[in-house]
Amino acid sequence: MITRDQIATILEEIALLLELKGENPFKIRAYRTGAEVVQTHSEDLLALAGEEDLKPLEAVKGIGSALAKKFHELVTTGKLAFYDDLKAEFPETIFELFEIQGLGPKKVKALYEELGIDSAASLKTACEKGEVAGLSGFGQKTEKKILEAIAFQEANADQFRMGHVAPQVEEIRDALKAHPQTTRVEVAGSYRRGKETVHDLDFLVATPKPKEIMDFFVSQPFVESVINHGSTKSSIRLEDGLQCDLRAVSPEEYPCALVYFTGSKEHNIALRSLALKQGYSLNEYSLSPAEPKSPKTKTTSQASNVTPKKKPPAIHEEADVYKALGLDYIEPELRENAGEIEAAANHSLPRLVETGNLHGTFHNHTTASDGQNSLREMADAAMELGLEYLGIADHSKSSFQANGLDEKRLLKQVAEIRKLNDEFGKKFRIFAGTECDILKDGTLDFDEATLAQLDYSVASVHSSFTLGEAAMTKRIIKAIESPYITMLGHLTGRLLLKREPYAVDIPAVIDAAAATGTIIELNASPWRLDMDWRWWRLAAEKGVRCSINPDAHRTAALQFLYLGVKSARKGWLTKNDVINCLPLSKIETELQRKRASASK
DNA sequence: GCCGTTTTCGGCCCGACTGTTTTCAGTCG
Repeated sequence: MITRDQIATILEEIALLLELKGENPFKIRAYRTGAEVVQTHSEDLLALAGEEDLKPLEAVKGIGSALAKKFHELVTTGKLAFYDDLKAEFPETIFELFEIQGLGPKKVKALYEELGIDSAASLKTACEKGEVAGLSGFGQKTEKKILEAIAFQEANADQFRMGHVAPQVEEIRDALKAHPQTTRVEVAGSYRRGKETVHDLDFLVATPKPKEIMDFFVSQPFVESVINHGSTKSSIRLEDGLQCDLRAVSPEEYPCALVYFTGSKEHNIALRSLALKQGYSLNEYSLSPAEPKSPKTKTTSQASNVTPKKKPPAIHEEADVYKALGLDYIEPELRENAGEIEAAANHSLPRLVETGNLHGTFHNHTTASDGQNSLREMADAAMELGLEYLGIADHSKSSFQANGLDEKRLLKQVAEIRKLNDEFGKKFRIFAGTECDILKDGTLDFDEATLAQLDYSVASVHSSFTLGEAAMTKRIIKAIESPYITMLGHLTGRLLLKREPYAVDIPAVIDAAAATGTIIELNASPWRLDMDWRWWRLAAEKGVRCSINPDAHRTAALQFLYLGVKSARKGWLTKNDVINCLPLSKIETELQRKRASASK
């Protein structure tokens, strides 16, 4: 049975191929709209498409008679002749060219028709030979930019975004857990540590029958190919190229193995040297008495510091490993050898924020701009997640591409929100806001009189990414100096594995946020996770508060909050650092704090 | 290809930026 996502992918590919053929851009847009609709429409479109009478399907906005017929063909036969014919006209690898930043349909078409370039590899070769610069419409700079974009892609080729592998992690973990011979299962490695991107997945199981688990693992339906198949260790590749390693250990070995395979490498090295100082040897299987050093190596000062061999305490859990070394339990997200071991030794580790601490969230979109669900649908979804409040922040008028709201439409939305809030009573609240564009010179897309009518506002950069660092920093700081800008959205504009962050002096922005009382967003979109976790300790030290925001453009995307929480934890944040851990009864005062103090 | 009609064809989202041009096409948000 074909899925919604598969149909959407087919429609997207049709759109790309039609662009290559120079088709009517509005026809192309219709296919893209169709892809959106099939993914997000609340009715069961696949069921409607299976019917003989397609009238109900055609009644759906964005679907006309042509698309309805194609859906019907896909659902009933699993194929689409129109798509197959179209695809047959071009090599499969042509899609790679669309992934390269700076290349759109026109340039891809020229490259394909003039030079026969049909893959990223052949494009790279042509650029290196200087052939591309000679094409009409291309030049030296374009050629250089293409090479840079290809290099960026190559550098990230084996990397995957945490948020995008999460469903696969769940599937694999569930499959392993369901096996009767596994007593414990966990995903380890950088995924468990909450890294924003990972290059593979490491699973660990405790089992008395490792061989049986290995045979089971390599024969699962999610396996695209088997890389290694041993008796305690196997590696497979998933369809999207992601490598997954599985290690099987005995239940006794499991706690030490989990520490070892969670890493980081630097954290493990520090742990092992700490163990050695205490007379233990720590490896991937056990914590054991350290063997006395041989006379040859005894001359080093470190070896002479080793205390006599002693019997380690019993280890049942991962926490016991840390306890045996005189440490508090260190959460996986903190294991980067960035001071966590010292903090664990003197009992000063932070109590990290948890998803369950969140009472609400800000920065979400609706159909008013480029979101796919209505105000009410977004509110209902937030309530289902157990949240008490939801901040709406649709795009402002300068974001034309996102159907940004002008003052009139914004105030109309505010009125709608107030009306819905009357209906919700005390149990739930929508906060009316905006994602206000920061224009090139740092001025805001709305004047303060307009912003003052909102409950809060997020300021974000969506244009002129190529300003130099000094100008960009000045621009952002100017924007957040407005008393009506409650929080700063996606600080660096990065798109993980796709677009580098723009140049900006992050410590200077953090200082300005501290000085002005501006909250900084941790944008929890799987593409962004921006501001990066590496900066949050500094921000928190300076007294800057964080808001974990999913930047949801559809109800399902509210779930991305958990990614933001993982990143916040990796940045050592506690619930006191995160404003959306405040209950509804207290959040409003917090939103008003900045403008209230400015008016004093 | 969809929509909405002044019911059967015309309109469909705008502007900045870049690099190529020598007045603008292509890409991006």
